[in-house]
Amino acid sequence: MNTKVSINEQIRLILIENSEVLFGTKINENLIQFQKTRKEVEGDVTLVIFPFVKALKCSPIEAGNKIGDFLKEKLNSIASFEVVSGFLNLSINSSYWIEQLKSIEVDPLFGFESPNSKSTVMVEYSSPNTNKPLHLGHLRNNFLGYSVAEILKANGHKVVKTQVINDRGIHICKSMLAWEKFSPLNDKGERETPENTGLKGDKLVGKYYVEFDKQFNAEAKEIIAQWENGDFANFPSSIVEEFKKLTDSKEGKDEKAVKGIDDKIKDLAKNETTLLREAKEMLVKWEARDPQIYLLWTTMNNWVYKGFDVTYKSMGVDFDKLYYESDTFILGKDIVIEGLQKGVFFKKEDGSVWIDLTEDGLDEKLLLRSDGTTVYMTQDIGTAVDRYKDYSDLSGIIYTVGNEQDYHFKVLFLILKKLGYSWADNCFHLSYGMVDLPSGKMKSREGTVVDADDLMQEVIDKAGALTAERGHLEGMSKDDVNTLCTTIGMGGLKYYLLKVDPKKRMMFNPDESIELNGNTGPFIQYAYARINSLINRSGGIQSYNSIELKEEEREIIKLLIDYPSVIKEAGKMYSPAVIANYIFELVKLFNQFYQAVPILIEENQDAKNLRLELSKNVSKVIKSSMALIGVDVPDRM
RNA sequence: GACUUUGUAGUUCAAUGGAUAGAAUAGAAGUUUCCUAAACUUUUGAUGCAGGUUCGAUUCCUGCCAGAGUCACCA
Repeated sequence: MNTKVSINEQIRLILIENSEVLFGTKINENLIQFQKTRKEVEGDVTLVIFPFVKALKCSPIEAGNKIGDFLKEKLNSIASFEVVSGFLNLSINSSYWIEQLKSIEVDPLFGFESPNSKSTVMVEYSSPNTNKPLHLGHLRNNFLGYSVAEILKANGHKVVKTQVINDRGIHICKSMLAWEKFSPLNDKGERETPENTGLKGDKLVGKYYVEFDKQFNAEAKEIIAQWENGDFANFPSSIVEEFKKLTDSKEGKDEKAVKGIDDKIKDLAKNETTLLREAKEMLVKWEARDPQIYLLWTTMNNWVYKGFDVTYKSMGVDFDKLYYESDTFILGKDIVIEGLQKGVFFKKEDGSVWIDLTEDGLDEKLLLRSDGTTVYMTQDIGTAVDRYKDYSDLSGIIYTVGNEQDYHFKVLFLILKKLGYSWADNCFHLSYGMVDLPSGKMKSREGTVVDADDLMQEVIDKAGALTAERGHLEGMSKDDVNTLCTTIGMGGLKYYLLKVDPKKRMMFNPDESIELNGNTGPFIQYAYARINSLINRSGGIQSYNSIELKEEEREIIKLLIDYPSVIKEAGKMYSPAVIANYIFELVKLFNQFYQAVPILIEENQDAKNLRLELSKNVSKVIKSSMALIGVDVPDRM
């Protein structure tokens, strides 16, 4: 028997080879559809009969019986079959399944394509701003990106993990300005630094970004108050007119509309603040490489990077290559200017550069401001081109970025295409949904942002408390306890965030983040630890003769041999959730088996060894698949 | 308002167009003389509404209702 070719594949080949005998005509391969055999019915493999009914010109039952008889004749691993409505359920011999188990046992990379056998793919994830600490949303992003990279590797791709660091732009200038203006001086005359405050660098810079926002809003409020009092000195007449127009339009509108207009007035006032003007001036100076500004910028960014490094380490993610927007924006600008000459872009009267995408059903999009500075889009164009320069063999870039930027990427890829880059078609936006809290959306203004460092520490502490409660920490060294709690806590958190379809918006309930029961990371880790203990106690697995399999054993083997196709599916869908759901199903099935079937005390040595080997391979697949979602498994817990 | 997207048990999630829509959790009732009870068993409970395509629709199409996102010289 050929164990390399699955039973489904064998059936498929027989049906195709014999289609003229069986159906009187060549059949389309797509008609051959398998599906999972339902628990209630007898059988291991199910072939859908409906598609063949037309060709055979008989009832689904008759068709099923005809195909079943034919297959049984050809394949001796088919023990029997049964036709239920339009489904042909085939029962396969135990020996076939045991052969399958043995082939898993001897394959150290079971389920994986051979490494680097496929094209090179770049996966971008994380890509934070350098003015705010990482939060819960970044956790989903990082875990997702890392996991997709691992899944693609398992599919044989060479993967370059990357991120682009948004280290420039008006937002950076905001925190720089706020630090210069508002940081208190200590007795040595120094402003606040990570060293003299003990604050993590990203947290310190984040503090000043918030401070900017606060002062900025206060100033805008003052301006509005002035306007409302009829004080329009020092303001250009166009602004004054706009304000009056907006104020008048509030008349007779409902509450919601008035709020919208008030927001517009606020934006108007914000543009008139000294703070924003200063920030803008700073950006212009920065782009002109003003040495003083550059030094400040370097210093503060380094604080942030140090802070981020700590967070990435806790997350267990890493990168092969970093891109900095401060490096790529110039290239982006050059490309835009080149595109302007080629007529891809156009210039408005005030000197700003745009692209007209109205023919493609999109809007006009800004690429260079009237003061000549670049925007987000310009930088992204530069970064993409830079990447293809660095990696000429790249077959695609996957951008792991939230779905709020769906439009941005649609525009970006279209612009790249219009600029004549053929690889633009291979860029893919891995768009994921936002993470909601039970209280609703995370809002920094309302202080409902869940900080990444805090959350990770929290789940680790909680894992420690729960493990200690069960008395499972006895006799362990302090280091081992720390490692175990981190494994469990982070495993719970990662699994929680990755088990949901990435595309969907999800709910994060902090109280449930480290549940131990049900569809959770620790539930799976526990099963792994239990198998590990079982194997250790067994004293080794001997070879065994083929026996008649129990239902539980057969089901597990069937699920185990699905693993390679699960990895393929996860790769195709860019979805760690496919992996997570598979592991959970496998573990649930194993737990049922473990509960119902004796192993170490089994007297029949063939049965005992088979069960041990089965368990061992379940643990092998658990470890391998958990690694694909970035989760470690403990030997004991 | 336009465009995009999502609506499945009380709650959080599943379901390449396929059989009686699966789990988890919460609720109810059980299992420890045997390998880790962080386990297992039993049980209650759902496809937003109205049409259409199909042998067959949670899935595809249309309309409506509800939520979310985007529509910046922010990133």
